[in-house]
Amino acid sequence: MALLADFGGAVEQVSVDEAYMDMSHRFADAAGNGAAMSAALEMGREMKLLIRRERHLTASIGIGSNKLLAKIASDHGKPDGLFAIEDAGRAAFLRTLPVSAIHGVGKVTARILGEAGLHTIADVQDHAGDLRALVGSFAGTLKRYAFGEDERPLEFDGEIKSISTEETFERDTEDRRILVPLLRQQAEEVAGKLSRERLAARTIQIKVRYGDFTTLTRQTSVEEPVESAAEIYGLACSILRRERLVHRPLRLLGLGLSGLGPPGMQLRLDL
DNA sequence: TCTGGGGTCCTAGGACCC
DNA sequence: TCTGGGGTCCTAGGACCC
Repeated sequence: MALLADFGGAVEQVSVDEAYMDMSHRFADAAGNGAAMSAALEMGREMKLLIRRERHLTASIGIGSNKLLAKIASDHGKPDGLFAIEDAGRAAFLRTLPVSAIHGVGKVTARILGEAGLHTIADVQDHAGDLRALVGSFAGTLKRYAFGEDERPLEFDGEIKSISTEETFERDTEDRRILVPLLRQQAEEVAGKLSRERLAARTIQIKVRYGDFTTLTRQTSVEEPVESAAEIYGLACSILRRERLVHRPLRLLGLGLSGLGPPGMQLRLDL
């Protein structure tokens, strides 16, 4: 990320090792789409060289006129790739790809589309029927994505919506001498992140998974946002007791916080 | 692949209010 | 009251992403 910053574009960091960069200002004066593309490819080569020289790592770079196309281009070149999708030919280029190449189409959606006879992006482009019956509110977006249209802006340091931690045991256990210390530790962990982010939480969630992979979540919301590990631990314990979740050995125990907001907003009535 | 961990977003039902 | 309609909040589960 530090190396990318030197290229002078806006950077949206997606994960530890992935980012979108808006470099459109760099190529605004390039005459025509073809010139802009070759300039962008040249910059991509520079980025890869720099990353290899400074970090001894390969990287895949995808170039396109929006996030969807850049991502597909990047996937297309993996590993160690550099690939650009020309804007003029985007809809035609996408036709050959499977529906699963589209961001947001995972295993389940791909299966649903496949059962309706839609296997490639071309199938989605050409489909005359209503996609809402298949994919609900994703229909409009899916149709636009299939033609390479994507208006999503880059997003920068968005606010945190939830904080959680979980742990899978090597052996399923209902031993309180294992579960209690772990839950305390997890409460410390999420409380630590909460305080580093200067937040408090109104909702505490417990997650358990049993040996048969059955996974349950139970949450509780409180009026006064909590901040401390002790408060979080106490609420987590009351959920576990209330719901009798530890009636058989656990494969996993997790603790999460949501309903995040500014801390220390308790009304002081002790005038 | 007998299945890790940290997130976001969506859906659906129910409680509750006006 | 054998009940309309719209809205908000809470809860649980699941799809998806990296």
